[in-house]
Amino acid sequence: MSKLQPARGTRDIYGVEARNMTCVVDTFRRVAGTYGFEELATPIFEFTEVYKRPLGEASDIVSKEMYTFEDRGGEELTLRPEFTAGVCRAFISNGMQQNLPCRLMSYGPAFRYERPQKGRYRQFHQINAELLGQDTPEADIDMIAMAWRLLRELGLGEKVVLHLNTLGDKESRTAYKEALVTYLNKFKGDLSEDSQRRLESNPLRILDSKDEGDKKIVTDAPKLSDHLNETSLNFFETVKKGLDIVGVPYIHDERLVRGMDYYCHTAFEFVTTELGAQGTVLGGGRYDGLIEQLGGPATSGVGWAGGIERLAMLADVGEAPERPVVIMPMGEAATFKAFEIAEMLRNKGLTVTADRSGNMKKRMNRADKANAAFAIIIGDNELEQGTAMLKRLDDGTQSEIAFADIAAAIQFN
RNA sequence: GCGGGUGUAGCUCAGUUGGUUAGAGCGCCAGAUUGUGAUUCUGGAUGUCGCCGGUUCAAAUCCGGUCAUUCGCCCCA
Repeated sequence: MSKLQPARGTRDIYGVEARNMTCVVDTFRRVAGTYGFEELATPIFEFTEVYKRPLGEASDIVSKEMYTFEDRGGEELTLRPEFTAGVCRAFISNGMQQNLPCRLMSYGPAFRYERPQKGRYRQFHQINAELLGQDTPEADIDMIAMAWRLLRELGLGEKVVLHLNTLGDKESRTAYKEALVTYLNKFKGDLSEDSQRRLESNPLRILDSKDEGDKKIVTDAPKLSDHLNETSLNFFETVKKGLDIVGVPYIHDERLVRGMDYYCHTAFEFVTTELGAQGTVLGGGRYDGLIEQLGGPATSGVGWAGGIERLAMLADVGEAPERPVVIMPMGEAATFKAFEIAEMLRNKGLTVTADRSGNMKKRMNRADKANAAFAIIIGDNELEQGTAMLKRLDDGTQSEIAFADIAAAIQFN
């Protein structure tokens, strides 16, 4: 291995992987576009406060995973660990509440200081969609329907399962938290170390614990669904009804909670079993208090983020690049003629490259490797007669064609 | 942050109880064919055996550390 390695948890993306990832983004932009979403590109770093406040001081992301630094001007900055907070900040900064509801799509890199694993990197890439200013469950349905459409278009309809839950509104969640902590405190000594810590910081997370002992205790724990007030219940019922009508299959997963503090009501994750420990491929939910918390006008929001690497690994749908036409000028005069012809062919939308070095054998060899469909050979003979040799590489046939007729003679089968 | 696996050519991997000049396939380069590829034939180069140190007459091989990667925990997309 070379000494020039990329930093831990980062990597170079090229070839099929790059194509697959681009395809995920393209599909996302197209699908989100059909739901009326418009692009928003926020900065890759923000004042640390933007992430610290909404995510919660106790969250793993803030407490140990952010890339935070002081710049030369002494500002406390953080590389974005996720999209939602930055999008909400942009919403406030630009006065977007003037025009609700606001449908915003973003994509790009995000950064978390985590232990790298397959499908988990320190620099990773997300697609992100947020719908702001619509507090009714219909918005949640739209968002999930959009995610489902995207996943199906990526060919993942069979590989992914929607886990759906509700966290209830604030009143329900507070009541439930109280009941849960009271129950769990009875078993405090038997809980895993992690869960004992969570009892203080984020008790809902204990429901999600993979520790066998915890699982047993959790089995008889009070259920969130028994503590939902009528508003929360109706909200959730409407979401489920909507999903049924749109045709999105789901399972109600009572143990599904979210890592970020700002979520309420709907929480969901599309999960796969094909990526080892990194099962979640796309996840999100509702976050009605977030914008207000950031200092903006009270505005509700629903959103989700998808992991581009994870989606790309599952989907493997990147299109092969267009087959090029390769021009091979065999002398100085022909070299300049080749520019002319190349531009002419590009005007017709063809992919054209020129190979100006090496003998013909080498050039043919390279053309073959580039999966070229045609080679255009221009030498002194041809130049004199105003023609080029057009060779179809799939079957080896070739013929002399007048310069003006080349574009018409190139037919892909 | 914790625990396990792995690290040999550009890629995928062999390499015996430590033993002399470290191998294969693919790919790459050259020639057979000076203006014609993908097939075939012939020839060639693959290299700090991840890195640093230790044990030993002798280390790709054993030991320690370190870096990277991978799997699990944790967390999440």
